[in-house]
Amino acid sequence: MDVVSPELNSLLPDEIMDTEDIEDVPHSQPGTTAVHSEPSDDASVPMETDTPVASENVTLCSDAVLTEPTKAMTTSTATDSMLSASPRSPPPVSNSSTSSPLLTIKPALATSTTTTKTTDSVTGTSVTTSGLQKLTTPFTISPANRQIILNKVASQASEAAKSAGNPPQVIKQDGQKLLVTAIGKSGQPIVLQLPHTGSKPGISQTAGDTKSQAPQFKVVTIGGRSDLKPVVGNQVTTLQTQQLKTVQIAKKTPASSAAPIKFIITKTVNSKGISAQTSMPPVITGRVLTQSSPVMPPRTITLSEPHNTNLQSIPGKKIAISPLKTPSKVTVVSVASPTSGASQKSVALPVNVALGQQILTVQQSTSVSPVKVATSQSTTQNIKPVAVGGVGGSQFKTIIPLATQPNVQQIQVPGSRFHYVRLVTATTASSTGQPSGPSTSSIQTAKPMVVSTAAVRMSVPVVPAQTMKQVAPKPLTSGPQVVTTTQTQQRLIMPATPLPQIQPNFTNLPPGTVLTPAPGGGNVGYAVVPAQYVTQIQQPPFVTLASSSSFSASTGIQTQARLPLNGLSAAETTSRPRKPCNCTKSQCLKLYCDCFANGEFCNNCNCNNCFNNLEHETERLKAIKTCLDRNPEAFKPKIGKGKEGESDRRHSKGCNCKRSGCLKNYCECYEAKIMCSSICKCIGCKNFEESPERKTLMHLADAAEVRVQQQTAAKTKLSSQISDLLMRTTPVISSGSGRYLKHSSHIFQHKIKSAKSFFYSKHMICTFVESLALAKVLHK
DNA sequence: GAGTTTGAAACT
DNA sequence: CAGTTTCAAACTC
Repeated sequence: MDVVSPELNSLLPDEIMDTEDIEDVPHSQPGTTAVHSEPSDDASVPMETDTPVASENVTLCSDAVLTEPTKAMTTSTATDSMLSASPRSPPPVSNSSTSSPLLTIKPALATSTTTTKTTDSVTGTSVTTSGLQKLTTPFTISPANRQIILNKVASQASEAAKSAGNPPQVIKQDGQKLLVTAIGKSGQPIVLQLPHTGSKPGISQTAGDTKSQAPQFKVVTIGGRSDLKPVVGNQVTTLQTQQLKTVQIAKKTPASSAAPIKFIITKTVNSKGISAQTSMPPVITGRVLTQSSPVMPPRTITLSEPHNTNLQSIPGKKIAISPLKTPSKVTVVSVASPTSGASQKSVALPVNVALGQQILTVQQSTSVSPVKVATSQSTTQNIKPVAVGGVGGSQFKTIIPLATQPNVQQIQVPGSRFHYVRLVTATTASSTGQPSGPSTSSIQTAKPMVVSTAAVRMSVPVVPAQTMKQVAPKPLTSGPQVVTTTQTQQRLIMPATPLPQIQPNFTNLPPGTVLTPAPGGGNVGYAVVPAQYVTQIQQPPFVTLASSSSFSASTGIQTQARLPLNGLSAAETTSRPRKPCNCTKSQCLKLYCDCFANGEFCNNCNCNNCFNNLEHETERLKAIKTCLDRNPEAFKPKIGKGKEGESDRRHSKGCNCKRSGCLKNYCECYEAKIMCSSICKCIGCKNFEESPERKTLMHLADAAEVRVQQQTAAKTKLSSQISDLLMRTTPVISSGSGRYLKHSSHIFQHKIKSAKSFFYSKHMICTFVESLALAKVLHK
């Protein structure tokens, strides 16, 4: 049984919630995310664009459907008509709502036939639930904090909230958080704390809706929890159970135009309490982007949670957290590990999560049903939750796969200003996922979770391609979206109880920290892996991270991290692979080791007694913790990124050089090609803008670089020309019978040889042409 | 490639 | 926090 430690779970909200850093994300490193690399120049790209968001629509395809139309929306009480809604049928859509957030949870459970829609007459909040549990008391709307509690025993949550002085029964007009607590077991409440769109319908999310009204989706917890903690202010307490699924979606809008929105979904599943096994393919993607547009279109977040009774439980789950350039927060996604025996229900819950600066992408494959996850952002007025698997699929146009990952695709909806990302989890060979277009079969087999965030500057699948690869299930067929597997490659990221002594402080984990199961540990051990590690792991396509303990460094999965380090862009780091370390005594578990310090596994290094690999996960985990204890910023880039560009890059701590004059690579500032700043404690620093020494050095360096480039180009040209010349002359020489020809060929070859050596003398490049001419003459 | 220099990291 | 030691990279020969 995989149990998420309470401590960890409790830590999540705080870490995830921080939206302070989100605004800077778009500026920090656009290239790091797949979103940025979108081929289209369409300015309508949701994540990065200024698409105005007037309202937000959140659709969760799960056991329940929650719809919170704007206040302007037509309010209606629970209707029976909704009860018959098919799980695959489009969730209640409120197109009229343009200014208020709409939260829709679409029932994804095939077996679920009960749908209940409830509308808050006061706030216009409509909640429709359709769940396998057939919620007789689908939910409770708490006006006080805008919580929608979906549960038979919603009162529990209410009481819990009340106990904390935050009565859930009252919808708080100012509520900015969304707390969804899924039913992990009977008695477990689902609480949705809906973001408040403002007292005035139609103007929410507009420019006028600024910080004060910024709705923030904090936590959505689905799963068993008896001790639901109330949501206080922006703080949402994550629930903990024996199995936890946590999906966090952070959305933040610029203060100028829209209130920051954070959306965090935490799903806790108690395998014991519920008969159906729930496996979650956590897909964490996206980074919160700042929205500059004054007008905000409706934000739609659709979370589809596939349920299939026929599905087999997936033993392994792996969650990869994709770090962003300057990720400062660590998001932990916990995935319940279904027991191998019971597999009544497999829940594929790919969720795109935008966390402050980190993106978690987890995708889980099911053995039987393909899971399509599309992250889309609806356009504006039409809050059509993009149904996965063809509900809205007909509109989808596959633009480009997020990466080489065949299971991840970017989807562009014609006319839509948003980009969609579809994540398809593994399916059996018989199941063929349709990349686009309405596919009823896909819906039947898989219940997609779609997270649509229009106007919410949420960079959707920000997960790097490598990440996606790793997370993606291993495709067994050539079909891009056809994946055959009986196991999920995703592993539990959070150790239940093991390694409590080294339970890391998740607030200080390295950027993009990922918890991965320790090799050989099965479900017992989990490793805290910095994002870079994850990236490395994810490098090889189709790496199987099944529940088996085969996940080891020996698989050759370690590759050079492509994450931005020390202020360098991903492209820079990619183009310039990290140098192999030569550690001998540190075991590569101290910051002496650049690999370790950069959050990378040692790969192709010259180190001795290296522990910086998955085979020594425990030691490495301890080392990470030690480093973090010593310096919480240990794994953060030392070179902060300037707001205006590289010119503002500077060392976070400053150097302490004494002898190098800060003009040698001993100096970290100089090495990073930045000037020393006031925070440096260097002595005799010459690494400042006006320094003549520095300028001279730079000029020399530039000149040397130019020379090297020229020589390289010349060598290349020479080689090709020589080869070409030999190709042309050899037949003649070989065929020649006269002494003169033979002699000439000998001379010729000698001349060629001389020419080559002559050329390689660095100052005689131009003479090569002469040599060639001479060679031709000799040949004649 | 061996030895030296250097400064960050680690330690006290 | 300061001083010292350790360490590995940078540098020199």
